[in-house]
Amino acid sequence: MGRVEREERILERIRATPPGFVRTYGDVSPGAPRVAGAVLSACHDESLPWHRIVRADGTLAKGGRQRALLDAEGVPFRGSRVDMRIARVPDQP
DNA sequence: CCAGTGACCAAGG
DNA sequence: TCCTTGGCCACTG
Repeated sequence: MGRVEREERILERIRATPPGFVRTYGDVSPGAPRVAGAVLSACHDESLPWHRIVRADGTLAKGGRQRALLDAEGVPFRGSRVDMRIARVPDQP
């Protein structure tokens, strides 16, 4: 698989994350979570819901800006981190 | 080929 | 809960 195809697969999963929910870097890029971060940091597409991608423990990589967007969608928090038990999109149906 | 780097992860203390 | 550690993997120089 080429670089672009892997990126597309990652972007596709991000796009498939519904408002009010989140997925982890590991969810969108199994086995290589850091790549998801690299892709996001490189991609400037406004339509991409980058804020719905959070760390496995529910903490945010982008701070207050990301927090505000998630709050606006009604994503549940426990203190400063997303309540993953409720907000995480199940990958295994 | 090797070393450094990241919007990471899981396990331990 | 907060830190540290060791481990990932792709990419870059």
